[in-house]
Amino acid sequence: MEKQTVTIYDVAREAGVSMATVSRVVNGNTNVKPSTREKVMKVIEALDYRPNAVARGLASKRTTTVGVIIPDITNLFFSSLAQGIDDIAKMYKYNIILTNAEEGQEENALSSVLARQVDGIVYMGHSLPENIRKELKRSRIPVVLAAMNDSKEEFSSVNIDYETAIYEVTQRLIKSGRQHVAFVAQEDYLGDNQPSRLNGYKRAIKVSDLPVEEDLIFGLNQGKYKNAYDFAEKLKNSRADAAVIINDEIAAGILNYLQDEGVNVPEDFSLVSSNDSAVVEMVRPRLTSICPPLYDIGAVAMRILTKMMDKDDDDEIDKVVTLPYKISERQSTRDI
Amino acid sequence: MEKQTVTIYDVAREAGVSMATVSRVVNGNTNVKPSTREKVMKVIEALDYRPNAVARGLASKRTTTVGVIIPDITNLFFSSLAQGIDDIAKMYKYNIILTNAEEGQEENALSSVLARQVDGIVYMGHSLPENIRKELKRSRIPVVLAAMNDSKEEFSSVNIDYETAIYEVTQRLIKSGRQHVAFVAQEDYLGDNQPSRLNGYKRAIKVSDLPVEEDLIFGLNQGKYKNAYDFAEKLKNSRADAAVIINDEIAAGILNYLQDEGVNVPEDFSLVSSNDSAVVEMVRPRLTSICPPLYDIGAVAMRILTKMMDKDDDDEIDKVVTLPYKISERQSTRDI
DNA sequence: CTGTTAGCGCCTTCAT
DNA sequence: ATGAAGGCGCTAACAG
Repeated sequence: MEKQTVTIYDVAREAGVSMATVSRVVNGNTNVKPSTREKVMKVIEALDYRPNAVARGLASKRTTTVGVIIPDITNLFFSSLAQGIDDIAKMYKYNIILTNAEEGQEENALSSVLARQVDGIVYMGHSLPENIRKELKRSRIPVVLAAMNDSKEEFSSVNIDYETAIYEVTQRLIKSGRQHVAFVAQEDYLGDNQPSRLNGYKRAIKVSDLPVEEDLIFGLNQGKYKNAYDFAEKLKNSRADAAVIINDEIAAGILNYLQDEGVNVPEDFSLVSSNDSAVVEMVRPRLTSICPPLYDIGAVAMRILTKMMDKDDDDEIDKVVTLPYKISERQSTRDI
Repeated sequence: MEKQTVTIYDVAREAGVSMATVSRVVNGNTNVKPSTREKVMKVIEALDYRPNAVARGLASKRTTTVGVIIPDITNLFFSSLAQGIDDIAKMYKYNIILTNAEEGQEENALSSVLARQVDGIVYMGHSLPENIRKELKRSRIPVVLAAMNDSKEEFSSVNIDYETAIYEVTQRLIKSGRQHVAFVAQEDYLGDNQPSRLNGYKRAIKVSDLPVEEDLIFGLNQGKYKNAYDFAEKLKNSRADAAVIINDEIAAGILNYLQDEGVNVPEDFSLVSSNDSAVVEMVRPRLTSICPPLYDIGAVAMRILTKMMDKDDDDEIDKVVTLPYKISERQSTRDI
């Protein structure tokens, strides 16, 4: 079962140079006479030599690999981020070890990634549990959070201003005449870890001199369409006449349920979603949505990480970046 | 910037044993006296020692890492497969290096994964270009194809019987009275690499004594919703009164375009999609679809790979497995 | 510009 | 049941 056979040593021998020289040409070190460089290149070609990244990683203490933790790869929100991450990683010649970390599995995912001696980590999640925060710090490698805030500001992160975005759409819903705007999110967004969205919602309610109705704040344990469709009955039976929803699949599920039950959207009920994934265009009426630049968030996160991995001092690096967002008004709202 | 500090050597010294012994307990080797095992464990705990997977990989020639090539991580079809792969990989303690390989980037993706000395590869794609096939063989490591056929049967693969599935839905469409069933797929499925779906379509047409109309076979260069929505005008202007579509997002785009243009589905036009992702339930009318067990395909693929990586002889291993599929009749077809 | 020499952290015979 | 010793393939000073 021997796989890789030709090593740097074989190339050296065949080319009549030392392995150091081969190493130099492979790594693009300039201190090599053009003629010998060429000679070595030829041998590399002939032998079809491919450097062993594992050995290289051990010797150099750099694996040019970054770990990416993703809560759900089948969620368009996260996979869009991942695509941005991946593209930039490629651009800078980093490989990605991507692990799907389901709820509660984050720590395992993280430590197995850390064991692989990754040079940095991009962490995505609904929240940042204390144990993860600790592991992340302990690792002493660069970390950037994508599409999540770090309330303690210990880590770099890239986001849109979720609080303001939610504030804004909630406000607009109220101004359009809605009296009972509900807030629907996965449970994680209701806790202390990622308070920004909920805060934005509450602030908008308060500023309009409306009461924050706690029974109009709903937490789902999953972000899946069917789950949301089943949940929607509760929303229908509540006083709500509008909802701000944190996840497109949930929004789609709610929208379809309401309509299947004879509720007119947007006449009787307004819906605003948050991610502007393809889903918002697929349903009818199309969903009004906040539009975070998902791909860019991932891309910028990775870009920052590359900077951190290159330099030793993180000082001149933007630690916390906030990207602009838009709001697309579509047919699930009226006059907002 | 030193990160990992405590090595197996530190543990050995601290525990008063040799590093060989520490290695044994870390690797679960049975030949260790329980008392010393415990002593070592304690030190490991105390020092918070974590084995360096890179060093381990170099020394043992096994990285317990598998490379996964995915054409588009934001495509629900592939990300569902990936989830199955990832779950099983975790179960068998393998890590995954996942690389998004856009059209034409497959070879780079593959070779960077290979350089990482992965123990095996799961390859997903729309097709299997010759250069990739060559690279894959050259690597001499276990490979399994997920959700794609290998016409030359050189590699293991797990699939449903796409040809029969497409044959069946096409047949049913015809029996329901449709005279001009179109076939819509990404271009890759129109070539020689993955002929099964198109073959199933053509066979069904022929067996019904209908002519295969080449201008009713459409190839898109992308599988995205908007792309499909824009394309759909062509379909509408053709003779087609039904379509078998290879990708749910494309199907959704076509469905919405047709309806936005006043075509009644399913009265005037029938649509069948192929992947049964969440999308088919989100649109109205819901899409009739072939239901391949995507998660399972990924899971089985990974399971086979683990077997291949464990044994040296692949002989007793199922090389080509075909999983059963279903067909869900929903509202985009009538009486099929 | 090029070669020599140490390791990187761990696994793995081979002895004991 | 345990220890000693030799690499795995490559990088990184350090000489020259």
